[in-house]
Amino acid sequence: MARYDPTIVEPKWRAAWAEARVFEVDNGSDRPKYYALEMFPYPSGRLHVGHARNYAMGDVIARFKRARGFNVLHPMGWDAFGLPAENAAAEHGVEPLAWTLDNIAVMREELKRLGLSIDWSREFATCDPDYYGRQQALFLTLWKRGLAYRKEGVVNWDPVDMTVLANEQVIDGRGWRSGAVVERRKLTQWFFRITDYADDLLEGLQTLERWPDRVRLMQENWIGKSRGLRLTFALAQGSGGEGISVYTTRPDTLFGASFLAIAPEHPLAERLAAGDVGAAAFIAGCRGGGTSAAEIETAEKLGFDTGLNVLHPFDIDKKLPVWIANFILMDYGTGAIFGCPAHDQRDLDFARKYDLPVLPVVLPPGEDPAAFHVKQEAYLGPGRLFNSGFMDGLDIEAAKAAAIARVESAGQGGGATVYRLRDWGVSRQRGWGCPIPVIHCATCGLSPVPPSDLPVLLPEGLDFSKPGNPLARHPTWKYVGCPKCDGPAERETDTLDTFVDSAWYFARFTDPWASEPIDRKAADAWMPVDQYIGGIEHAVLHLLYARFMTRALRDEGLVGVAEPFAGLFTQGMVTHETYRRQNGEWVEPSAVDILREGATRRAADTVTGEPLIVGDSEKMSKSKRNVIAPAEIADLYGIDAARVFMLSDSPPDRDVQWTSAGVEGAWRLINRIWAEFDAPETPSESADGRSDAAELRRATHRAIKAVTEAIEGFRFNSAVARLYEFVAAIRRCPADRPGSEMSAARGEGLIALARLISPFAPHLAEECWARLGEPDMIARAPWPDYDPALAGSDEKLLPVQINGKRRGEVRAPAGASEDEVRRLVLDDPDLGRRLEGLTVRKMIVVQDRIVNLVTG
RNA sequence: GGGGACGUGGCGGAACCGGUAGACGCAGCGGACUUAAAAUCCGUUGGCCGCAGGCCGUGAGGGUUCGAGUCCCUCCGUCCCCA
Repeated sequence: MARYDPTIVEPKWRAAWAEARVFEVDNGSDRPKYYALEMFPYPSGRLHVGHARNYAMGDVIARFKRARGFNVLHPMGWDAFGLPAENAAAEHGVEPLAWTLDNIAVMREELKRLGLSIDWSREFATCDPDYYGRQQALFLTLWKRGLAYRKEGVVNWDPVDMTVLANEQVIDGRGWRSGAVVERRKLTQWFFRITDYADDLLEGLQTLERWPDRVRLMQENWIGKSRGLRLTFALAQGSGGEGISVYTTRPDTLFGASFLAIAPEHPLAERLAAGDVGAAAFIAGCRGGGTSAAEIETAEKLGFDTGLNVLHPFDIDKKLPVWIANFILMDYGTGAIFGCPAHDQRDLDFARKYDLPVLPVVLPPGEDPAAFHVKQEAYLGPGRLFNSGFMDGLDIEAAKAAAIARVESAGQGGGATVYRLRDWGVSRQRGWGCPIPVIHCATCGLSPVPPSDLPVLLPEGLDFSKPGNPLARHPTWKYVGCPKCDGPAERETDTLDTFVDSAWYFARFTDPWASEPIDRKAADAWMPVDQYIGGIEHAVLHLLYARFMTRALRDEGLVGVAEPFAGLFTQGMVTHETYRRQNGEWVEPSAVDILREGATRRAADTVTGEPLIVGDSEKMSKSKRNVIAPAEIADLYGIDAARVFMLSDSPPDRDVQWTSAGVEGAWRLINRIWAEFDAPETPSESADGRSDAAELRRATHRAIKAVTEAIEGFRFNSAVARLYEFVAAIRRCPADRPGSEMSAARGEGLIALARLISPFAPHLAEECWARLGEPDMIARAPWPDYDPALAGSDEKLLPVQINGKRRGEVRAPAGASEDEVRRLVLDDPDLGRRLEGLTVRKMIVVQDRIVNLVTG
């Protein structure tokens, strides 16, 4: 009996797979297609077990579907543009390209070591000119369609990274990467008109049945559709100007309005500031505070009375003062609101502070209109309108409609739909990204780079040592002839947001050799992705951008679907305990000894024995030094053990705590499995305690059923648990002489076992398969079927409850009728004793499950 | 402030439709093998009591039901998203 040595077995089978090209897939096939995709990685240089778990999950699905007869596309590539390469260039003077390609080379080998069933022939990186050149063609297509445009806008400027950040890249007023406090600047930028698709993106969510509800909800909130009223308040005489446009979702509360509030950035506010020192000072004070919406919301509500008044649209005798308020966002709606303090908490806080009237207009059910007052809490609930002229007595929805109708007929505004979603700003002032293929000419304006001149290549030797855009600084790159007048012109020096790179890569994988960006035939053959797997951190941005881009490509006729990802699974992270010295310094796990005294654990430095503080299990990060690389594990236990453990301890959508004890458990399983395949087929000495052949056959078919269903339901942890049980069942049945019933049952069990473990421990499965004498690889073998008669047992043990408490059990044949079970229960002597003196009023029989007796 | 998810042994977790709570793994305890240890194997392990039997038990309290970890309401706690 040979010891199982993964360091020999695993490389052997990876070489065999590559040699036989088992995972390379044809676009044309009679078999049904299945597209399995994990979010492609950024080539940071090192793979950690968090990546490994993500890809292992995708691989389980890919291998399973392949065994089930699908033609499976399972590709891999690299999200290769982005800041870390520039930072490396700035710090170490390496070219971003060289740095990136080196990292890719290292990570490719690490990924291959995971034994993933990937079609490596389709691999590409987004920094390949073959890819980004075609992305430039797509950009020009979007521009032609009016989906890409330039506008001046206030942008979030990161003063450290010297770049523009999207709103979502600003966290608590700071740049997501640099941590620098973000400034507001005006710049002309390229945008994608994602708001054109706001409704389509929202409605499409309904069709994504295999997406997690929470991701759909997050996208819905992000799009933020609201129905309301846009109306213009006329300025009172003497105030001058043309009026103030406001947006509201509560037009029903118009009669409760007691003031108008405008954002500090509102054009009117800026005009006032020019001639009013007080207003200017107030606005400047607002800028001094945080710029994030969260800070604005939680900060104290402050206002400045402009002295202007507007007329109430329904009551010309009523005038409302106009305030500049720090809690109004210029970005949302029109940057102006009317305040109805009785029915909005922020407005109420503001009104109490500045002593403005509070007039309730919605009467809660059962309240007396004469006695109802709003004190410190605004009333947000349902009710009927009062104090509201023509709307009195209506419910809220009817009042909204009535108010909108009245404003429309008066020509002061109308019903409006407003989205929180903004257009996608795609310009980045970076040197390591996809150049925007546009030429600026002083006489002709903007021109697309002619298709024959694509790709616009990044130059070599960019200077990343200074902040700012190295493309703009490059001595020659940007100077070109204008395609229209041939006069001197300049290239656009902005590059595209890397989220553009990842918004269509999945379509490129369907035919990465095509000369067009996307080959329609290949896209039709493979799209949509049947199962997409990645982190929850991409729940909004990446997934929303990819859905937008797919719609844009569909409208251009490049793909046939609107939704890129039919199924989405968001996996949890891999965490690890953290260790630190008394002085607070982090210590890596390999330098820690865990000491046990009974049930208590202590950590100590391996070398010095210094006691260490054991911290919580946290997301692996360099700073906390708790990163585990798959390679370390592969050297000790083999990658199969790591794969089995990563999938076994937690449900896939939850975090899993990496522990050495856990992977050792998986390692024991690997060895126990191999021992069964390696066992000689001779009668064992002792027949004691073994179960019979029929029992083993039932265990086999139960295991096939349970593992199949668990994989289909993404319950990989349960699948592994069932494998542990199945292995234990086989171990209870030692080998018997050839030709015996037991020998046949064992043979059947081992064949099933090898196939069932193949998605989880593919190398071991191949080795076991070969040991069984199978000539072909298990990677090409079909998934086992189960016999339903054997998977269920023919006799059931039914628990019997009396008044809901378990009091005994009866044996009944599977599928026994209610009457049969009834008789068995009443004939049971133990139960009979318990029922003495009691009257059975009711007997509930759930077939094959349970019996409950209700006594009087 | 708004929205959402979750809360089960010493730990990770299982229980798919409301039907035997704690599968499987880890840790622990006992044993076998060994000069010894490691490795391996076998057994055992929710709590309590009067221990061939019971009682309690899925964050707390209430409800629906023959029956609730699962459904409903209130509260507490943790996490996530948005503001």
